[in-house]
Amino acid sequence: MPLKRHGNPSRKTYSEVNMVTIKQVSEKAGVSSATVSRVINNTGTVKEKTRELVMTAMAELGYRHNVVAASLASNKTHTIGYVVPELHGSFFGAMMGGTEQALRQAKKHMLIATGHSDAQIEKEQIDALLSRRCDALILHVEAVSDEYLVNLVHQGVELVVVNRFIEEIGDNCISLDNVKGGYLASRHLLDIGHTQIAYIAGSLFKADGKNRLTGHQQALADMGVEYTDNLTYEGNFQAKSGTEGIRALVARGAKFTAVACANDEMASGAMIALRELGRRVPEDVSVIGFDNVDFASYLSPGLTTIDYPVQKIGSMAAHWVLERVYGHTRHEYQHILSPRLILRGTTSSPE
Amino acid sequence: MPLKRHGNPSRKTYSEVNMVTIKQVSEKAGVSSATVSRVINNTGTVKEKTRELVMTAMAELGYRHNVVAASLASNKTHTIGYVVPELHGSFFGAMMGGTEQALRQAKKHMLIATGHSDAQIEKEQIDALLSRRCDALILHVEAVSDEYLVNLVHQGVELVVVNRFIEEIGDNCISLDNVKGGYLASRHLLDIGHTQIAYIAGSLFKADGKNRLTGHQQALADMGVEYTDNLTYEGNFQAKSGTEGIRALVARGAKFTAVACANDEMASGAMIALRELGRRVPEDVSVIGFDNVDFASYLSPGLTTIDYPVQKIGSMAAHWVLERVYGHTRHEYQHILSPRLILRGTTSSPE
DNA sequence: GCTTCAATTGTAAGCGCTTTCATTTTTTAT
DNA sequence: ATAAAAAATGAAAGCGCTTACAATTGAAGC
Repeated sequence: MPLKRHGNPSRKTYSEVNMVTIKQVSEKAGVSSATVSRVINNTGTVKEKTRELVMTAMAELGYRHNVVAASLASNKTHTIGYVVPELHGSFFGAMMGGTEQALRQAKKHMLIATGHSDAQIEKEQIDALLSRRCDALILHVEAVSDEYLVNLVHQGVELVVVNRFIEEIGDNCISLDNVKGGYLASRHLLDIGHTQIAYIAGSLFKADGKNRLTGHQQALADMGVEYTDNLTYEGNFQAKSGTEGIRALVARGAKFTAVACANDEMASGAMIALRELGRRVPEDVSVIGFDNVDFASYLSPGLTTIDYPVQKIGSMAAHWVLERVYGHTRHEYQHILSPRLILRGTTSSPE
Repeated sequence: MPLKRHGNPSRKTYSEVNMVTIKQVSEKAGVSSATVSRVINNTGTVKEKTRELVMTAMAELGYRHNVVAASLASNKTHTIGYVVPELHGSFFGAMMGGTEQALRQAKKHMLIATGHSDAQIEKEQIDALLSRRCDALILHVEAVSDEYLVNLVHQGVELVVVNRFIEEIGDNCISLDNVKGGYLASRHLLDIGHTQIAYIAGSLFKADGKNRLTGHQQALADMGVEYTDNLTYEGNFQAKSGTEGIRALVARGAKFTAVACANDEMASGAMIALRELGRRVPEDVSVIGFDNVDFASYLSPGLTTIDYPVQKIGSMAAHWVLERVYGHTRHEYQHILSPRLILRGTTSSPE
């Protein structure tokens, strides 16, 4: 006697009802279930006549492929796990958008999870995605150690790390040259005549925060301007910390005619503080951001910033996966992208 | 002879290696696989001693639960499918963030897909998510018909529609009172003395675009100001269309001292155009947006707008699912939320 | 017509887990 | 101590699909 399962007599949900199986289709079409599977997946060979028979049967029965069962049997889920620090804000969405667009065409799906820049949570999320047997992971993680990621790769986990470069698994990384970006920003300020340049850094425990600062320092060094901690404030990539940064800098008596910020949010915050203090942008103080998020151009004046080809990086991560994991050929990607300067209205030569 | 499967001798990926099964764990622990399943899922009863035995065995073997197999057997995937129009921008990410936060605590995951406001694509995505046997869907869809969604619900698909209200399945909808929001915005302008109010609408084929305009019209009517198409421009919710809107309005000779926009992006775009034309905000023209996205406060002056409790709506969608589909109790949600006015610096009384 | 080989289809063994039902063990009550 | 009830465990039948291999059919060559 067959077991009765999944019973919930009170409310029939979709999954409890209407579960037409491949078996039923095969019977209706008068073929074996293997053949039905073949037409569904377009594998093997099947005569045109048979295919039509099967298609008709599927349509008449309202068959819906059960991807879960298929995944178990084939050991492929066609699902990519994606860990991002947060979902809100303009940045991660744009990046995921780039990935999604590329994956959608290949009929892959994205299972997303947030890591909240917390090593513990990041690990749990990676674990969960692995348990769900994602074919590959795209990791935008900030707190977990390099070693941990290297280990994962050595265990055979197919993953690509974005916005972070780890030498040992460089092939699995796709990142922006943040040092160069930091350099470009400050170099621009120096080039137009500034020498007193404040710097509002991102969280320095994050690789990008650190690297952008390094770039800033290199630019100063290149131009023979001495770097001083007194002109640097460590923010946390949030707008508010930009505001606080300016206030703190001013409070400690720092003198500057320009301020470089590690991202656009903080630059916005800085601009707000500057205005509060009666300093005009860019006449009194020049401001430069980083990322070129969508709203950078909405500010007034438009924010001069460093372009982070975020969508491109997102799509490259997808291409990496498509090529490496699914064997799709001719997908192009590079491992380190270059930032570039976007001139708008918040920078000008000092008076 | 057992079949050999899943073979790819050249490169062993994670899923091909290290596949410890429940069976192996059960043997190592000297219990049946049913018992191992019980400790994993914390179901049924198992003696503390046995539990420890199993736990140890799992740890020693490095067991990882195979959620795909579990899903097939239990007919539950613990996955929620989420269709959003787009991934980029500040709006959808914030909403998904609200959902994710609530779902993460319940150990559910989100499979995301984008519909691009295209009925065909939206349907395909819904289909794909159903094939992946999501336990529930959260649909932020704009192009698909009400009827289609009603049908889905009648078929037993567990779904919640966000940002859209459909009478017949009102219980499955969580939305903002957009009419009220539109009303609030224009009413504010009227209250502070404006009577010549231009309106830059969102796409009118979308419910929210239409409803916000309706609210605007109601406010005018309430205050005895006649509505005229000449003062209305249909944009598409993108910043650029705000810019174009102002230009078009001015080009057609419309006279206005204030402009209400159907979202913050278009308001930003409008402000840019206004400045280009030498009109000061708010001295010459007041501007009000809608949504209160994160960057609204970064603009200068800060954008007066209507708050869309986006994160809250996101989390309510999650609560709906948790309660309805997973039987978690005491989850609170309401079906129609109220917008409210956020006063910042872009509106003032006409001179 | 008879081989030979390729194209097509079927058979059935899993994939790794959950869950019903039966069985065994333990506890409680008498 | 013993019966009855409760707790713990095990056996095994699926979940719906894929796929290796075998079997069949069809076409081509002689």
